[in-house]
Amino acid sequence: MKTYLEHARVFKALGDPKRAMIVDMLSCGELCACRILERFNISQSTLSHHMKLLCECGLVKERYVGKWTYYSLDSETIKELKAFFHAITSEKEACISMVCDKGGRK
Amino acid sequence: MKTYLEHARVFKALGDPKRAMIVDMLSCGELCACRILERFNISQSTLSHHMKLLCECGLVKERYVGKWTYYSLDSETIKELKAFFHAITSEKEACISMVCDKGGRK
DNA sequence: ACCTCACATCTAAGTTTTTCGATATGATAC
DNA sequence: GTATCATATCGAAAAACTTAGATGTGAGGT
Repeated sequence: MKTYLEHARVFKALGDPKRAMIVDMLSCGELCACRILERFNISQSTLSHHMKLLCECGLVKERYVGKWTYYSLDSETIKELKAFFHAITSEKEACISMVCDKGGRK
Repeated sequence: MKTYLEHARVFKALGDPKRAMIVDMLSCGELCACRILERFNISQSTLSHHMKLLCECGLVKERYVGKWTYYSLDSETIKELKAFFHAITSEKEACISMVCDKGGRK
């Protein structure tokens, strides 16, 4: 079971529109950095940095073939994030009702 | 249909572990700021700032009752974010296969 | 009216993120 | 080996984020 911090890191990675778009692109299948770079108005070093972030949070996997680095989505992390998001946003039964000013003020 | 930017904003809001925890707390039902503040080691102004972010991205709704501000999750935004996340992470059929070095180098 | 409570806003410091250009690395081509 | 290509890393500047203390605001209590 991952911590809030670990899951939040994935959310943070998706919090950049360009990275969200990269994830979208990768959902079509594995891509090398060069193909991703073609679609964006960013420098190569910036893309490399974004890819590093996406990999470090577990959302993306990398694979080295010759000169190229191929990136693809990590379905396990995606599944976990979906589960986490569902867990923190769906109504829970076991919760204590926490009414403000409970107990009154004397 | 919302833009990448708008959805990314929600992800960014969830990218802070404390805000993710606040969302988790709110999934148990509406809470006033005072009750949320009790659970965290942060100043009142900091919490107020986080709540503003959560409201601005649409994830949380606010309601004013007397001295108190009550916060609750906005299920519509949650639904939309789930749909967006699913859309950008599930395999698509209509994608063009983009193989690196396509066309060769002569 | 005056005080207090709950919360928002302002200001400012410290930290992190984003981005690029320059440089490094490692693989393939010649 | 040398050149080139794809990508990573370094270094630095600018922008954005996080946080707390001080102050403002508006509702209620006395």
